[in-house]
Amino acid sequence: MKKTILIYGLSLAVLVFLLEYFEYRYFVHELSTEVFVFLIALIFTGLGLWAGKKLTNQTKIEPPPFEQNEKAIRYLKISERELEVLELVAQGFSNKQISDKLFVSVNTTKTHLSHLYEKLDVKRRTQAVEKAKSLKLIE
Amino acid sequence: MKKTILIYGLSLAVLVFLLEYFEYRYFVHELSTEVFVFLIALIFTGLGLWAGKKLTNQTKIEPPPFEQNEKAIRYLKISERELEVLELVAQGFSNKQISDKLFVSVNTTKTHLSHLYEKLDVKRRTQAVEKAKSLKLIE
DNA sequence: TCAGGCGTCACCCGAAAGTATGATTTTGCA
DNA sequence: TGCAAAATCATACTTTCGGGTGACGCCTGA
Repeated sequence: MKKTILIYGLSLAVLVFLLEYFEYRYFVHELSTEVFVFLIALIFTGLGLWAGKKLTNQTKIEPPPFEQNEKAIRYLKISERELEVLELVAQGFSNKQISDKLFVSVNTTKTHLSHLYEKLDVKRRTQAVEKAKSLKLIE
Repeated sequence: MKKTILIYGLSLAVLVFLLEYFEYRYFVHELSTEVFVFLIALIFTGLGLWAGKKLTNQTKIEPPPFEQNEKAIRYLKISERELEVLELVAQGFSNKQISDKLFVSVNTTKTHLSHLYEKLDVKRRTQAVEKAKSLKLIE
C-alpha cells in the first residue's frame, strides 16, 4: 500500500518533470497542444488504473478470515467443553475418539452431545455440524 | 462494463475539449504550464482510479459460484445415486429420511452409503461429508 | 452374448450413537 | 460462603449406523 503510493507519487513527479522538459525543448513545436494533453491524460489514466488495481488487490488477497459467532454461542449458552466436542464431531471423529482426545469417558462425551443437540435443536450429529457451521459456531 | 467504458470515454472527450477551450481563453495566461499539466494529471488519475474500481468491482460481486469437482467425482467413480445420498447425508438426514426422500428402502440407502465410504476411504458419515466438501463433490 | 456396473432389496450382527435419569465433583461468582 | 452452572461419570435401554453377504433385473460396451 505505502509502496504503491510512493511509486505512484514518484512516477507522477518524474513524468511531470520530463513532460515539462520536452515540452519546452521539442514537442511544443512539433506536436499540437491537443496531442500533448491527450498524451498526459493517457499516461495518467494508465497510472490511475494501475494504482487502483494495486490498492484494491491488496484488500482482495485475504478473503476468508473466519470469525466465530461468539454472540450466537453465548446466546445458545454453549459451554467451552461442548464447543470442543462439537469441533471434533465436525472433523468426523467418533464419540470414542473424541473421548480419548479430551481424556474423558464416552459417557461424558455423549452427555455433552446431548446438551448440544438440545441447544441446537437437532437430533443427530450431522445436523448439529450443519447447523453449527451455518451459524458460524465452528469453521 | 460497457457503460463504464462509455462514460469514461465521454468524460475524457468532454474534459479534453473544455481544457483546450479554457487554455486558449484564459488560463494559459494566468496559470503556469506546470499547474495546467498537474491539473490534467490529477483529473485523469482520478478518472483512471474510478474506471479501475468500476471494472474490478464488476468481477468481485459474484465470489462463490460453487463449481462441482466433476473430475474428482468421475475419478472416484461415484455414481449419480450415490451422490444424491451423499448430499442428503450432508444435510443431516438419517438413513430412513433419505430412503423416504428417494423412494427406496433403507437397505438400498445403506448399500449406497457403504459404496460411498469405500470410494471416499472413510468409515463414518461425518467423515464422508467432511471429505466430500473438501473435495468439492458437494456444496 | 456375456461381463460388469448400477440400482434395488434383504437379512444378520455388532458397533456406534442417542435418550433418560441420576449422582458427584469443580468452579465461578454473587 | 454458598449456590448454580458446568463437567464428569455411570447404568440401562433404544435407535441408528455400518459391515458383510447374497441376490435380482437392467443396461451397455466389448
